Amino acid sequence: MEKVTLKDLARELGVSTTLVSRVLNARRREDGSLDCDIGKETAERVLALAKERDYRPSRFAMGLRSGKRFLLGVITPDISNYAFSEAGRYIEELAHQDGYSVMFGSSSESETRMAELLDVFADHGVDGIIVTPCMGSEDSLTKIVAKKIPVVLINRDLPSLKGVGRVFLDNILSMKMVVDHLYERGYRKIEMISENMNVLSLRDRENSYTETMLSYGLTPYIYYAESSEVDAQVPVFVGEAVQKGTEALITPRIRLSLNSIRAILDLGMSIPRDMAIFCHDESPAFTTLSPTISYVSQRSDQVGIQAYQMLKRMINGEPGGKVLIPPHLFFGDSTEKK
Amino acid sequence: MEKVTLKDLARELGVSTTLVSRVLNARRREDGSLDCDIGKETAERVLALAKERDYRPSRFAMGLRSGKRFLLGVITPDISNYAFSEAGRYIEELAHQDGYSVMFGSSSESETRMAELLDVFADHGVDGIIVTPCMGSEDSLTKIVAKKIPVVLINRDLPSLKGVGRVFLDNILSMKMVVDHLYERGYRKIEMISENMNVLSLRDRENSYTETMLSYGLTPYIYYAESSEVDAQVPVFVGEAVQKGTEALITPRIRLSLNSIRAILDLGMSIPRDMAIFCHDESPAFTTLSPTISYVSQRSDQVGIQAYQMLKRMINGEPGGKVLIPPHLFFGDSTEKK
DNA sequence: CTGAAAGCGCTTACAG
DNA sequence: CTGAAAGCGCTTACAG
Repeated sequence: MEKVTLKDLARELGVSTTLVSRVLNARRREDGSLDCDIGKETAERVLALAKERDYRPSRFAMGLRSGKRFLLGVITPDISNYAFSEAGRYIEELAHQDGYSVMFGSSSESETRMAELLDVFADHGVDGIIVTPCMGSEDSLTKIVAKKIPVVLINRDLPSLKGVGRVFLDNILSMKMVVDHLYERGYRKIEMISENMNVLSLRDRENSYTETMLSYGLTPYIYYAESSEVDAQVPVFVGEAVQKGTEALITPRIRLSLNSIRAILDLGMSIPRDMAIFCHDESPAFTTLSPTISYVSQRSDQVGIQAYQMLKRMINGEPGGKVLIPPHLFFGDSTEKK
Repeated sequence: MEKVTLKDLARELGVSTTLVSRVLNARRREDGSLDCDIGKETAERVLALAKERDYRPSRFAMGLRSGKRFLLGVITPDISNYAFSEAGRYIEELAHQDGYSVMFGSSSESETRMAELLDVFADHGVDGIIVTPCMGSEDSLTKIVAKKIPVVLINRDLPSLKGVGRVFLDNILSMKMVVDHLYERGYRKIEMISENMNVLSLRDRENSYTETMLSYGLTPYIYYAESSEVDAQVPVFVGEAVQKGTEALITPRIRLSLNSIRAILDLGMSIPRDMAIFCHDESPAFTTLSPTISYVSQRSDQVGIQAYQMLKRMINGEPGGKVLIPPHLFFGDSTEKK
């Protein structure tokens, strides 16, 4: 089963490759006729043979000649992380409908890796890139923007970057809503367990927590784990919080959340009676196991959809913009009324 | 910042594009010298300028001319499913190290979608494909194999397919181990909640459950939910099982597992006192929340790694084989001794 | 309404 | 040790 080329079709039909190419690239008009100046009968013969031979144009040749690649790149810190893979799934879904294929890459929060992936994607001639940036990736992203490849940032911002689109959850609002909720339920001693990671979305969540606490006249307190030591340090912090009589914990990232819940239960304490907890970012099991856990949804579906649509607009020459997705909270057992 | 081409470099150096291409494609020998017949000095000048100009060869032109695409395709039912995205992550990681990029697609268990994705990936000239097949995708996969594109099946088998590689968890052994474990812990009335889905891995798990039960002289019983009605039917089955005095449930897929756990808790019953449960496939929260849930790991990391290595061998002309990954079980609270 | 020809950016016999 | 030329499979002015 040899690969069929344009030339094969042309030869077999006794016409030029030009003609075949034009027929195959013609769009159907509303009335069903072809939008090109080729004789109707000839055109039909071309179409019929292409179908019969299962002709599939080479994307390489197309891309090389016309610059149209029909290829998108998506880079996240880790595709096996639910929030990222869910966004990826929506992006892939929409892209496929428009005839785009999508290449995925995981940066593992490494700027070196990020730079490599961006280079490789650019080499492949992607028409656009959707990326969750990591620390220090300003330069490599600037290089991509300079190559006129449209870029949409998701999940986290890199404020100094110019000429890119942005789609984020509204992290300031989400954390305010969390504190509001805990306050309404009667909690006052509310602490946060965060981590030392220079990522703006995390900073936003911390700052919003602090400001909302202050607005209620409460005292904010944040524990900072080293990113490499999260598993070991979180239980220690939870222990300290218990000692201090803390009533509720807020955890602004999924890994901190899972560790904190485990630590509370390992201490033989009950959620929420001994310690309430509100998690930022969701896990599929939060609504399934017992107790159910209150969380802020990442709304990855919306992030994916909006990012794709923005990228598509940018590919069509429109400028990028900024979209803030309104947060959705799930209120579970873990923050029941005190 | 215009894209730099081979021709640009050649012109600037006053040499032919042939020469530049040869230098750039030469491998370093152990002693550090270049494996080509170009004058050392000239070669160094080429290398230096390529670096200075940040020359990046066009993958399109390379692929078109030489047939080397450095592109892999991965298709799973749903990249946002943890087991699939984790395997994907390992594949991408290894592929990246070898200079391959990887395109992802979700079939959503639809054979139409699968066929489209396979066609598009083939159009893009992927060097190989790793795929979790869905029902009825024999024909479209056969087409790919006929095009001499290496294919590795993961997670599920399509036994009639010839000439492909295979990497699966040993589903027969895993389910035997589950029943063994429950038996040792004193459980006798053990039922399974499965679903009507024509997927061989699921059939294997069901059959292995049945046979192992019979080998102990116990009576197997399997509830079958319609795939489209899982969320609604599982709670009904759980209710029936409780009525019948069933002691332990086995759930052979993650969605059945989460639904079953939820249903047991919603009935106000306690795990494992009122009902034990052993789940096939893992969720990150199974070891975190309380009670911890016994599960069979999908070992997606191993699946991804082995599949990639097999694909690579096949790309190098070796035949595909079959790898069965030995199962790992986690024993949690949910199957504590009766 | 149709076709000859150039060209996208590379690689690869072939020749010297 | 180096280069002129063909060609991968398409698209696109240009000409008729």
